[in-house]
Amino acid sequence: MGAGAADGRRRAGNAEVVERLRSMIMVGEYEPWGRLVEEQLARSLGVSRTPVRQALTRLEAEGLVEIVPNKGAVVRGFGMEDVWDVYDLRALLEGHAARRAAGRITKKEFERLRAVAAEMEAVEGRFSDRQEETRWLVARNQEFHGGIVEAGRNRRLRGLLDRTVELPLVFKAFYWYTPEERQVSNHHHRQLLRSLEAGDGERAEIVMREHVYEGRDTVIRALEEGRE
Amino acid sequence: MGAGAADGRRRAGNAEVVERLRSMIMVGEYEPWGRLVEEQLARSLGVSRTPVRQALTRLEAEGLVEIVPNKGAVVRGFGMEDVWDVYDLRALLEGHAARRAAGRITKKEFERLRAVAAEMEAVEGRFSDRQEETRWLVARNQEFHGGIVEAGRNRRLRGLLDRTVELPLVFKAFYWYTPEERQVSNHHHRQLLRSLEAGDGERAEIVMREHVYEGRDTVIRALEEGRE
DNA sequence: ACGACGACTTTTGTATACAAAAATAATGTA
DNA sequence: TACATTATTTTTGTATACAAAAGTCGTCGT
Repeated sequence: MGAGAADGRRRAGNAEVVERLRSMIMVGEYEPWGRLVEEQLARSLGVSRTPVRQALTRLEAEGLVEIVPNKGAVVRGFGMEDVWDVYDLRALLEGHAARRAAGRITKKEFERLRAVAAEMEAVEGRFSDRQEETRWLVARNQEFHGGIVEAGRNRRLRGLLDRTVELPLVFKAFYWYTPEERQVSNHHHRQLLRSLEAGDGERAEIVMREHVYEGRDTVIRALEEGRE
Repeated sequence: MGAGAADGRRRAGNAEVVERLRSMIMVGEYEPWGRLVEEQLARSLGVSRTPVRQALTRLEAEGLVEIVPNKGAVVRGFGMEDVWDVYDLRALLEGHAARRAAGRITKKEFERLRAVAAEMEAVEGRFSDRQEETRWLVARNQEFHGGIVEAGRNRRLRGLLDRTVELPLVFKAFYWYTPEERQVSNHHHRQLLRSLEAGDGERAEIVMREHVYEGRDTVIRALEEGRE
């Protein structure tokens, strides 16, 4: 099932409205700080304003949009400051998760992580469309990192990270990764797997923090160079 | 101002609906896992279902309620597992904030923290109503901890913590604090102030983590002993 | 030309109406 | 009586209607 354009026939349920809006914002379909007019969104999604408003409040809580009372919702943009803040927290939270995961991950979970990491390494020449490839990579990456968080056995941590990982940023990062930067990222994934397999929580945390900081630096380079 | 019955006259704005619902849930006015029927809430708040639904989505994002599609919202309850998870994260996040704050806090911010801590120590015999006193203490405590987070200069951290600090838990903790437990808490606050004043981030983090863990243990004791 | 004021348009916020789903009560059957 | 099945009621989800606020544009006066 394609997540493409609105087919006009189907009535989207509330959960789907949230999903579609999130995806559109994530891939940059709406400009940062651009206004999100409720009726426009409603029409383009084939629903009334009611579920749209709900979705917007939801997305505000997730940090993807900003709502000013009596003025409306805008796509949340970000500057350098935000990049530093977000990655500071990701390093903290994901590092913590990795440390906890080391002693708790099951064989099955570990094998899944290894498989995902392997798939990511074998992405070369799998897609023709760059944007599609990026979306796939981001999804896999989320599965990898989410799997580690899951293995960390703190049920609250997952939700917290979902609200911290700035999807547009991550998308941008993956979109602009150079082959070298990808290699570094994959290398970190392998290191992470080794640490987890050895049950070395301390090292897992260190590697994870390094991994996150690498991602941050990629984003910063991309922003500074103005890559497109 | 009492948060008692609806006065029937005033029309509450959306922000106020969220506020009032949050407060009611925080002080345990609604049973954990108890259903929150939209029309009931709407009537008791003197508004229609529309703003109530919005408020519920908001509170779900904050983690205070849980919404199951087509079934409705319930007050999110918590068990022992949740207590461990939540305080694990609070220790991590607030410890991090404290470390960062040490090198960044301004004189003015610091003095405010000191004043708040002093007020908390002088609470004895200030209130006649226990619940009111608790509410006041929780508010002060939030100001103290929030101030440290603020001084940590990571704009995302505040929002994250708001979603991590389980208000009903904190309320319970303060409600059941014994005089000894209060003393310990105040002592930690003083230690924290000293560390911040000295610019010793490492020690601030250690003290903060200890402080959070003390709070956790209080809650656990309260739950196990079934204090009321 | 520039800025203040006011009519008009757009957009948000809330209430209400109705459809769909779930929960509950009632009925029939073994 | 116990259980399955079917009405009935309750509750949620969505659409629409209207009121309030914000934004826009044109006019007028200096």
